[in-house]
Amino acid sequence: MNASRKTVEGGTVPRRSRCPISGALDLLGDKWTLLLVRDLLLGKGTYSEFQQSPEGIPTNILADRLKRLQATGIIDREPYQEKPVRYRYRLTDKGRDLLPVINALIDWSERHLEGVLSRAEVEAILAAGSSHE
Amino acid sequence: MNASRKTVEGGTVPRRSRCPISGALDLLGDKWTLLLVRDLLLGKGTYSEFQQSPEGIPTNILADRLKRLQATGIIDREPYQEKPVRYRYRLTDKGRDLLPVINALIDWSERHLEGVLSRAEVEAILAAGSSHE
DNA sequence: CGCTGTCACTTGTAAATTGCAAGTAACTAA
DNA sequence: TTAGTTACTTGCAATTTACAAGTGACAGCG
Repeated sequence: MNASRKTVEGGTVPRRSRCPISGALDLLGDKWTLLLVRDLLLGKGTYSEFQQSPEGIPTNILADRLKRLQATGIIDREPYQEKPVRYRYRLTDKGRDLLPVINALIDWSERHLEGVLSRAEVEAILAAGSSHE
Repeated sequence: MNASRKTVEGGTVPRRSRCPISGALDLLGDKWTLLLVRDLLLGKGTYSEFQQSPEGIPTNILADRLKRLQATGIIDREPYQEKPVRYRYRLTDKGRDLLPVINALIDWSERHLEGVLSRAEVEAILAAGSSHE
């Protein structure tokens, strides 16, 4: 990991084209980012809560994605405790507006993939994961 | 590159969990797959047509994604010419049902990203299908 | 016939990213 | 004092990506 660009200002990720789909995928197009958005939509917010989700995100990927999501304005964070300072991450309006994308993915999966859980079951599992179990 | 061994039968990609979002991302969660779905929705179908899209997909990635999309039943192909046999790829019902996902991504991008083209402009560029911007 | 060009790929390789394990800093509770 | 928790960082092997080049089958031209 190199030292450049650790600050969280410039939400400037290189865009492959001016196509809106391409632009969205430049920010969201990997297997973990939208899973974090899911967790946030379902009420998770801390680093360890994200870690406890059933997919088991590696911690370095988690740290990287949280930085990228902040850099692109999809999430922000607030300290929920001092000494030591700990942050709670939360969706911005921009992030919350991804709900229709998430819903479209759920609809598609329920129609076309076998063995996926219903919305209610997912919420139950994630809720169980976020209270300490 | 190792032995890919990807015949087009068993659409069994390893799933990280039974969550529908996770399941969808196991199939679609990268920066190229949904771009191919976009191209197919807009009428493209051959290998070289996909190559000409403005994002410039590497050819080995393109070949790999076409195989994976077939393996998971999102696209199929039919020969459009013999001698030499050439295939046209097309969306299955499963693939066509990704339209709401694509539309949700476009809506989000138009609302939250700067400098993205309108749907009409995208269609024009993809139809022309020539230069890399 | 030989030459050029196109289409649909495959192969080689360097660079980047991922996944896994382990380590660290700053506390809190026992 | 020791153990545990939280939120990370670091190191490194393995996988994936990007880029360039090459291949096989043909079609068209002179």
